[in-house]
Amino acid sequence: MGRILPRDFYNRETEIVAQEMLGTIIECTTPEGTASAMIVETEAYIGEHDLACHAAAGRTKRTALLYGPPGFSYVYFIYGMHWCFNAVTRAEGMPSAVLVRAAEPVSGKSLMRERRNEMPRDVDLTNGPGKLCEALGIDGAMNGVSLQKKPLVIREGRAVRPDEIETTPRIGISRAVDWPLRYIIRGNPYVSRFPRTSPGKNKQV
DNA sequence: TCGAAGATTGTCT
DNA sequence: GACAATCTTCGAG
Repeated sequence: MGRILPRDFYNRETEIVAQEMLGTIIECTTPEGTASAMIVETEAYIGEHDLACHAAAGRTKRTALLYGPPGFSYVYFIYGMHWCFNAVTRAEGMPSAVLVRAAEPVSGKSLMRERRNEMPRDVDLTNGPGKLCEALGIDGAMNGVSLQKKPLVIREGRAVRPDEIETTPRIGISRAVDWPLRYIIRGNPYVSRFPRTSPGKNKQV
């Protein structure tokens, strides 16, 4: 098993952290057991000037974590039914985070499948931020916990070469839609959505 | 206290 | 592709 990523890993430019989190292993332990997956898709949310970032609304009860120290989780509930997992980055006072959007199951696959309503295909277990959290068992109880110890840790995984990383605009947001802050492992079948290839349209399919 | 919007997903056409 | 399900958060009244 790879070593746990140190606190300093997260205390850097959010775009760098987002790219280097590709290929790392997120591992979540609950009373039901442990499940882990290799991260293949991330997005950077980089502060109050980033209108798609929750911190654009300023410091509130909800966003207080983003202003805290790096290396902690930021888990929020969206659309009344899904959890999204982020890793808080940068030094204190810089409200930014990396959203983990998709991963490739590594261990605890049967547990993930059970949580995910017996989805037959592996790719449907973790190819989206809400699915990923459901499969790994991440919920509000994991909000604000350290990523250096159980129940939630991120470990070194496989090395990802720079030419394997593809950069695209972020998904599912309505502001700052053109900012190229989404990073995926090129060609990995577990990413949530593939970049559009046909020119002309500005919408993801 | 109320209303609107949201870093999504699954199902139907 | 389009849309409903569902509820927390936040700002306005």
